[in-house]
Amino acid sequence: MSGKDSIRSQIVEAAKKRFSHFGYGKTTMAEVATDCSMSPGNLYRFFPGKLDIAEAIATEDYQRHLKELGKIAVTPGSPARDRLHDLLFEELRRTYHKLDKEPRAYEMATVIAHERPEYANWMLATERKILVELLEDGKRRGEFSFSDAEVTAEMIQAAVMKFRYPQLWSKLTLSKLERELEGVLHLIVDGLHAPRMTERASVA
Amino acid sequence: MSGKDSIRSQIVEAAKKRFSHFGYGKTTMAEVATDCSMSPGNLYRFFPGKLDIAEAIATEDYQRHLKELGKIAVTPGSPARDRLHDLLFEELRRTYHKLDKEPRAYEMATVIAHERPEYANWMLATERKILVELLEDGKRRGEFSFSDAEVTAEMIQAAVMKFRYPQLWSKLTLSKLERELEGVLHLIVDGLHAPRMTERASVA
DNA sequence: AGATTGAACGTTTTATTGATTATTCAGAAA
DNA sequence: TTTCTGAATAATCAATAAAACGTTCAATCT
Repeated sequence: MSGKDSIRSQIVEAAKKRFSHFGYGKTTMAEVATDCSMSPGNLYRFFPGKLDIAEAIATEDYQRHLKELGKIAVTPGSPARDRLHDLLFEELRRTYHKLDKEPRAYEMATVIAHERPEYANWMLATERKILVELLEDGKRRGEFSFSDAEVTAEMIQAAVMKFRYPQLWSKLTLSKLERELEGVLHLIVDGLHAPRMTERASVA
Repeated sequence: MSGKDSIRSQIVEAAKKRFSHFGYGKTTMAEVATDCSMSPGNLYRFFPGKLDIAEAIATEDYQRHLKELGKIAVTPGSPARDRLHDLLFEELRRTYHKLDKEPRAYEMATVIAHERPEYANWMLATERKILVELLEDGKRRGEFSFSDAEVTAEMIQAAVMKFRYPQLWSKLTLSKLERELEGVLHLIVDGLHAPRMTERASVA
């Protein structure tokens, strides 16, 4: 089956070049097929449709991102708070730069989000697993306190929604976004509540 | 000048009916003028353009909302936390119902947001003033602790962005959104940190 | 004078048409 | 048999022309 897989990735490579060069809409299945020295009809033995090729490209890229997030989440010796910080910043910066540097990425993100609403949910759920691990480790270390890690992770994701697709929501610069994320993170971790024990102790 | 003002509001009323009935795009200036028994050209003595009539309608509605928020923010005897809760829920519910019950409201919101990006910023800034008051009162009462109320208000607004135009971001039901907002509020107020003095004391 | 009109102007929307495109599938090639 | 092709199809897109629209302003009315 390695033959099939290699053809599949040949198609993905050809489509990636076309999509990032001319855009998703301006690329035809016939062109991708020609690049792979095959007929358009044959593409459908490897992908159900054009959109699925785009999804495969996005997913390939996303796997790299996930690996990075996973690495950050388990950095040994680092406080859970710092790891949460780095995780959220990695998320923000990756998306920002992706959309900033690759003008065609925006179109692809829009098309997939529009035609495959579940895809975004799948990404959220996947990242939530990493977040849950991180939260539970933080709890074990006595840094965090909450009752349900899954629910807490959902709430953190809701609170940082603005930083997930930064360019879709606002026209803020990266540094302004980073300042805001820093502030939201601070809120999330420390809360608005009156001073806590540790601080009180250090003041006294 | 009361004559001019009453004509102005006559125009707003006529446009409101048309916009909510047929939509902003399908309503012509000529129609609004006819409803007011005047010529199209005459509308421009009262409004710079069509979009400004839409803005006037939106602002009129928004003033009522602001008044409600202001009332909630200063409810006497109520803990600041509860008032913050009610404030954010009022915000969510108003927008949700507005877009849910008035199919044409979505179009108007979209058009204004697109052609007048500053308008959304103005609303945010206006509401932030109320939020700052509430936060500072909470600090005075010893409920909240933070260094800069303005910045903290900005951060809260960033964290609840998802609930500001609920239907634009997701297809969640109102009750699911409410549950999420409840969770985010809890995060914001209490944080992820280890148990605080008061809780520790009550446990001991 | 100031207030109002409505025809005129340039732009935007709509309708229509023709061309392109994604996808399918009967059959050819391997 | 399994793999692949490419013409056929139905859906989408692009181009165009016509109609409608927002806005302006010289002329008219009060």
